[in-house]
Amino acid sequence: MAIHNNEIASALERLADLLDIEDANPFRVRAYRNAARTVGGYSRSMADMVEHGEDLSKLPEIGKDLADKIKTMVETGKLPVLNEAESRTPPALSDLMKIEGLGPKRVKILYQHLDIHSLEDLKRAANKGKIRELEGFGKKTEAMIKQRVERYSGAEKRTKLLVAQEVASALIKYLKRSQGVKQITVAGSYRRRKETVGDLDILVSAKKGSTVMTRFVNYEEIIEVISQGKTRSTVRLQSGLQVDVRVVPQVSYGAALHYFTGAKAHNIAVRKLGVKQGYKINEYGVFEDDKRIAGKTEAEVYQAVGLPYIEPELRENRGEIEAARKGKLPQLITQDELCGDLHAHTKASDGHHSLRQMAEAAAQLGYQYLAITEHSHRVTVANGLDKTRVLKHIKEIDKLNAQLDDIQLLKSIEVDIMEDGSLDLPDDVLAQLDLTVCSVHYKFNLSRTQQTERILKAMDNPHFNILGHPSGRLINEREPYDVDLERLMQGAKERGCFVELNAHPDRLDLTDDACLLAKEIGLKVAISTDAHSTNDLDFMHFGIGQARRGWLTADDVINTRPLNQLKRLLRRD
DNA sequence: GCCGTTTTCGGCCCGACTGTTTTCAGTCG
Repeated sequence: MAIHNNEIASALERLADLLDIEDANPFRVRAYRNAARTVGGYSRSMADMVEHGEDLSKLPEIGKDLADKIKTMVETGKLPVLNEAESRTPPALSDLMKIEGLGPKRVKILYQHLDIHSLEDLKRAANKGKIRELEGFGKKTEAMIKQRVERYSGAEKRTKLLVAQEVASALIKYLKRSQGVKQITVAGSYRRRKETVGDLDILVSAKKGSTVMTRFVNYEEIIEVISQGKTRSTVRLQSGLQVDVRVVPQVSYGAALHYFTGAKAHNIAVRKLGVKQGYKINEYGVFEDDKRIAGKTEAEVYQAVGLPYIEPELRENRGEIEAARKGKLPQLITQDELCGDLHAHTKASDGHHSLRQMAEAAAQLGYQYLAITEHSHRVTVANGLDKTRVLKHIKEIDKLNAQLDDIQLLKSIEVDIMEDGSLDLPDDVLAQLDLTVCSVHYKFNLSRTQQTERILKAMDNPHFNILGHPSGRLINEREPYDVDLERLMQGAKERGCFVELNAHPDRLDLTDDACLLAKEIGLKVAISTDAHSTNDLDFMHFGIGQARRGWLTADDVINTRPLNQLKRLLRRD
């Protein structure tokens, strides 16, 4: 089994932790962390790149040394420097650093003076009151450690964007009632439209920061106030979500928004550009000596370092700064460029509304078309349609279309891809449809090769148009099936097929990296909601956010085309 | 360990908050 990018990234991260505890050169430690971030967030697999003989040292933050180390990991599965570090320093010390408030210095002291090797040791020492006796520690620190080690559950859980949105909008409504508030924005990965968020970063401009903070820390859903200051406070909510609120003066709002939107690596890169030009950039503005020369808007900050405005979804330091410098930023797709939605269910299978209700809801959104894609027979739990019912459904759609003015329903089906690569309906039925969405719902556990061959074979069917939710994952709930996505995308491109970006907030399948990969390959994408009710049609904005993170433009997306153009694109001959 | 439109050596982003301290180190984002 080929090693995954995230395994390489976590090995580098672990190595950085151990070296940090050993008091190694902090810049070397940072170099490992930077490299881990590059590898973890890269759109193509290191294993594939090594196999193709590509030069890894061309990647940002990866030099000759790290390129060799990554190559070794791909080829042997081992990172010798990590093994050496683990023989000098107990590996579990890296786990201790996952406890909030424990960094390398404290972990080292705990290890050297109390012989603490593990989370268990730490818990015991805290309970016995040993930690407060250490120099630099005290009662409060001990209590903090005790509380957090109890609550620590291992895997850090990120919150899905839909849930974050619900929490954020309630909190914003509450904060807006604070006196003197001028602007509020949810920044951080939420603003970058990342599919999950680790915490919420809320930026506020107000006459008096302390008034806002007092109100904030009294929010009823708070279970712990982690820190409280005049300009910044951090709390944890009952839901487990951590929320940071920061207050800045209006004149700094743009600089602060830029700073708190991140991503961190993007900010660092922008700051470095500033330093080169003799500026200091922080959350209060861009400074030349002690004079503020920019910062009221984000555009001003970028302008100061000679760049055009960069959209939040692009700020991940994966080439956007270079692209901006060359004037090659993509014109990111916007929701109003869409002409329709290509994946929706009705009561006929497992949806909640009728054909007419779905059509009217889609017309309300200004769409020209909506594809009706019931499940096929194989998906019995979703009341999938067999041949007879599909033919009947087609007639009903024709009848309704004759009555509709503003919108057309497209005759379609979400047909199952069977284990042998055939489709779950006969060709003569598929031939009568406007398009097909073809999906895998069973047999997730095939080998990578088998799964890839299965789907490629399905694409050989001339009626195959769009590969639905291509990885099958459910965020935080179900891992994707193992498949060679790059090969699938190449195969789709060669055959005149497309891939779906399923906009459902539990799926968001393609990932942002996969969107980048599709774009690189030149494969066009359908952004579809997979709506099971009229309300679900509004999930489209999640898909748009993900597409924008994947650098997609209107041209890269097929459902930006008016109906006649779409039909031409879907023809495979 | 990475990086370079002043550099292949000598830099490496910057500020807020906490707790334990009497002026600051550690941690975090």
